[in-house]
Amino acid sequence: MSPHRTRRRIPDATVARLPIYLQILSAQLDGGTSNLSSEELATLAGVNAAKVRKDLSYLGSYGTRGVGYEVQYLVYQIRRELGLDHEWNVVILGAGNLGQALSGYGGFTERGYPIAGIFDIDPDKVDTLVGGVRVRPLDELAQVVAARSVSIGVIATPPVAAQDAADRLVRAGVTSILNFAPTLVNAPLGITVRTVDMSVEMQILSYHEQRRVAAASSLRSVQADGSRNQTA
Amino acid sequence: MSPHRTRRRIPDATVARLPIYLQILSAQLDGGTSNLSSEELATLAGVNAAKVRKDLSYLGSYGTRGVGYEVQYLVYQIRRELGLDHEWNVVILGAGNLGQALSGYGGFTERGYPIAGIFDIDPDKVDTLVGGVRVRPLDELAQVVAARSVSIGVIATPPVAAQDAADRLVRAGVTSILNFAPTLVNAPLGITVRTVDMSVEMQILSYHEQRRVAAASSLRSVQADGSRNQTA
DNA sequence: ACGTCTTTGTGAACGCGTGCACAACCGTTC
DNA sequence: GAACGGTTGTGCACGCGTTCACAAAGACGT
Ligand SMILES: NC(=O)c1ccc[n+]([C@@H]2O[C@H](COP(=O)([O-])OP(=O)(O)OC[C@H]3O[C@@H](n4cnc5c(N)ncnc54)[C@H](O)[C@@H]3O)[C@@H](O)[C@H]2O)c1
Ligand SMILES: NC(=O)c1ccc[n+]([C@@H]2O[C@H](COP(=O)([O-])OP(=O)(O)OC[C@H]3O[C@@H](n4cnc5c(N)ncnc54)[C@H](O)[C@@H]3O)[C@@H](O)[C@H]2O)c1
Repeated sequence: MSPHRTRRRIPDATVARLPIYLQILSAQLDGGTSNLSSEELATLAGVNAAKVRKDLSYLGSYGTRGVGYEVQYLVYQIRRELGLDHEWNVVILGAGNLGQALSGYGGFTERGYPIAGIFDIDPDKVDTLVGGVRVRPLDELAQVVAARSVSIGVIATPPVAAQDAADRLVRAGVTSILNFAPTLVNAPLGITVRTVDMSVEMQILSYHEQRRVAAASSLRSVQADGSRNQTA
Repeated sequence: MSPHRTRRRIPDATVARLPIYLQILSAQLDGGTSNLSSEELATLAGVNAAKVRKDLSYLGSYGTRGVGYEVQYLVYQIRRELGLDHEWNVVILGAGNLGQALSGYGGFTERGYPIAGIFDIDPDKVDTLVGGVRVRPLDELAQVVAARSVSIGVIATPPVAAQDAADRLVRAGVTSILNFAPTLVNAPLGITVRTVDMSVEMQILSYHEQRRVAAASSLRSVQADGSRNQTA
């Protein structure tokens, strides 16, 4: 019926690791490595080899038994699966400390997420230049989103304005939101929201730190949780 | 034997949610709410009520049946559990875009993580002021860490320098590291490392975005994964 | 052509996290 | 003081993610 066969669902945990594999594989490719075993990739990614194989198996059978995986082909497959076969334009709301850092950061464009625009509600900020880009007023948001087919929006406003920012993004037509404000933002059904709260990360660290002191006598080490952190 | 009874281990998933509860409860306290049920807290945090109760039960039985939880007392208990009953000095390595944004961000000091110093390897950056703080040379790192009992270090250097930065932090005596460079950093046993890679977040978003387009006909919504993100 | 060596792909067991459901319990009212 | 509405704390079942372990399969040498 559909031109593409409906792809099977990839577990969230795997999706979260694919970018890490991709980054390692890209680096290996640049370094001239053309082939890699699950064992080697696992070591580089700091995970279990069986996990690597299972993760990659969700993409299909792209390895060769006795040999390993062809790096270039794997990179292509992961990129395709993550939707990186084309660029995703991004808008940023809030041109403060963080918004400016994000805007001036080359890593996003490099990885296929060019900044289509940065917006601020403050008239004093509007029309100033940050990282070579002009800060735009909010009333240009819908227009930019439509003109450049933006589907990802980043919230870098103060916490109190985060919900307002999210509402504006949704109204403008954005369907995925990356929220850096330490607040829960609500969005209608069908909109994906991810919140990255740096203070939460700090608090998780200090929990372990505090625990380490409390249990100074027991030598048992704290184990790492799922999302790419180690205590080793 | 020990003055404090050894506290039972709290699941990682719960530890990751405690800061969120704390933030909500603090806001409620400021707003004059003195009591809150698990149902209300669950709604505010966007999670299941049973999960809230189970999470809080790891701290002890601090609720009252038929009534709910006393906000002030709960705030105190969560803060204690997260090690927030005293301040944690933090050092930042790398005074670039991100390092400066972090340094100028009041939210960390507010939450009990004052910036004890920001360091850079570039002589041109050293001695400049960012957010009112002087950028220090790396050879002052060990001294600052010792003098101000710093146990948390933040890596905001380019990816290639991240491992070097981690090594310096460890040598200086830091035992917890928050790494913003998109690279795996290795640390000796006993050191906790958390990596926050913003590009990974973007890629997770675009995966869902790409998937949404592919499966335009099926109305099934993508479900959220564990770490505080919604698709609702 | 065949055997050996290496590595994949996956079935199966296990463990952790989530959510339901309910008994235990508190406060309040009559 | 007894009955009642409300909320906690938790036993239990379920599902997802991780890891082990091994058969299947390609590559290579003889
Ligand atoms: N700066 C950091 O390093 C850092 C670290 C962690 C988290 N955060 C979070 O990121 C967010 C931004 O932090 P910051 O330091 O850049 O704050 P900031 O105050 O420097 O900048 C916020 C900007 O958002 C603009 N703004 C306010 N309301 C807006 C709206 N409705 N729409 C669009 N723009 C609006 C303001 O004019 C301001 O320019 C905050 O929620 C903060 O908690 C920042
Ligand atoms: N800027 C962002 O918004 C952003 C977003 C996501 C991720 N990141 C990541 O954060 C890191 C920093 O990004 P940035 O944009 O601030 O980079 P940047 O190039 O602006 O700053 C890096 C700073 O680190 C310093 N440095 C280099 N080697 C060092 C060392 N060994 N010890 C101490 N300092 C050293 C450099 O002199 C420079 O000042 C990078 O790894 C980047 O990938 C940044």
